[in-house]
Amino acid sequence: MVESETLFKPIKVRRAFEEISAEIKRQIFKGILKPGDKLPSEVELARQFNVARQTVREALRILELSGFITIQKGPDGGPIISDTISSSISNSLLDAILLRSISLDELTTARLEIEKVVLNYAIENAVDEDIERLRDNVLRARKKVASNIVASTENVEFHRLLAKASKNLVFVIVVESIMTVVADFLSRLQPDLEKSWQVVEAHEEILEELIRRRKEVSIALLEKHLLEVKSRLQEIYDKLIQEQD
Amino acid sequence: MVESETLFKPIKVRRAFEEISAEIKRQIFKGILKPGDKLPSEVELARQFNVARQTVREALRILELSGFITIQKGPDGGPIISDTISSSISNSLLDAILLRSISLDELTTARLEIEKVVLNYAIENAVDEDIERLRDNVLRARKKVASNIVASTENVEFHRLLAKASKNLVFVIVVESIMTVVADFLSRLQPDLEKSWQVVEAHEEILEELIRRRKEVSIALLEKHLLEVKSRLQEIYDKLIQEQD
DNA sequence: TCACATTTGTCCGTATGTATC
DNA sequence: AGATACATACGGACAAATGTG
Repeated sequence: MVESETLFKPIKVRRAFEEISAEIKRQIFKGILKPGDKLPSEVELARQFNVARQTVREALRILELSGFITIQKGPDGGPIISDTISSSISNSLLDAILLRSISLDELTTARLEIEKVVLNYAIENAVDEDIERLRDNVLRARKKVASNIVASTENVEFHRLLAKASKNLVFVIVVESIMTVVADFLSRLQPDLEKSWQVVEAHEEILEELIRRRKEVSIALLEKHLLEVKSRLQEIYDKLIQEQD
Repeated sequence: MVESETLFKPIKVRRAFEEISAEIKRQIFKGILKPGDKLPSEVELARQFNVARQTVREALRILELSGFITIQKGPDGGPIISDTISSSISNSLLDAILLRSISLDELTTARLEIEKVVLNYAIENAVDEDIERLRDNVLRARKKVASNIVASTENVEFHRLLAKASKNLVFVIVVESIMTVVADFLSRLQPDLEKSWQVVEAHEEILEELIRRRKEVSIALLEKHLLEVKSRLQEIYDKLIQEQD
């Protein structure tokens, strides 16, 4: 009789490569393996885990796709710990949208609601450094647009900075993931200087009210801004769908 | 993935298994492969793509982790198209939360705020089936507690069902990930029948007001309930920390 | 109940490509 | 430019799981 805490055994026996990727993930969670650290080569890992190289490879494939490691070829290469995990979430989110299991409306609605909450916390918790970064962001954006360059990067960054100012990492992760998908959509759009200008102005207004710690006004401005972005994204989406058919 | 016309070729040459998984994904996006469809076996795929079986396996590993396929062994088994993409996103999000060593306070705060939003949408969008499921959930929970069994599973499930009733898959994904971490914390707790009873009663009250579509009252009840859970989790957490030292 | 066929899971050995020194 | 160390890919083999007759 094998000891088990539960009544039933797991239906699916875990495969060797699952155990291995789980074990390496554990080491990363524990902090024993940190970003930048090098993992042993495939052959060495196979020796240590006492499995074949292919088994290790499949484990590494999982970790790579999950964003835990990147892989470099050549001497002194091999698997390297790297936390680009949020971009892997965004890729899945994008897949889900292309599959139409998530509608663009669901995504933008969730974004609107979550960012409203986030702004609320940002107004309460933002420290001088956060405000400085936000100020710097809108300044750079304004400069760009003044030189007839669309400020896409800066305008996306604004929302990431807002999330950071909330001092809640869960919000940061969620906003980060959603914003990457939004940015992907926006990048498929013709650069529109006038729109970019409107966005910068909206951001400036929101920031202004955030600094004055006026929650209601600030959130109302954010809501108005995001609803505009939402309808604009919907246009792009409709075009994309038409192209596909 | 939609092709984008860029100036430069990608630095990294795509590996064979990436091409294969991308090709299969394309077929799924196009709708040629639909959920429930069976893919050829590994050997057959290897023959068709003219690659080794190991290469096919790594491609399948990617598709499996991304939630595009599930794999069954035995005769008439093999890779099957299945749209479990949202649960794979939850898992990634869960990884991200675990990775960043997020404080319990951040987690429970985010949970509180997001669930408030979710409940708001649930009240607006819940259909009879959702309400039926929620009713069934609290009934089962009540029965369990009445027989002196703590209803942990049911009590976690309640919040998942709420998220589903919001009719927004993004909310479902976020709540799912957060609840997994919360459930893990709760599982380390001594079974407390009285507390479990209080939780069931709180859920019943919330559901009652949801059915009456009374937003303010319902959300206020939810907030009160989640704040209690929050302080309870904090107690456990503090104890755990003390034990470790 | 048992044997069988099918398919995944795992292993070993080898060859090739590639980046670094 | 050549040697080195690593990932990538190939081919063949057996074990383990699973549904069927």
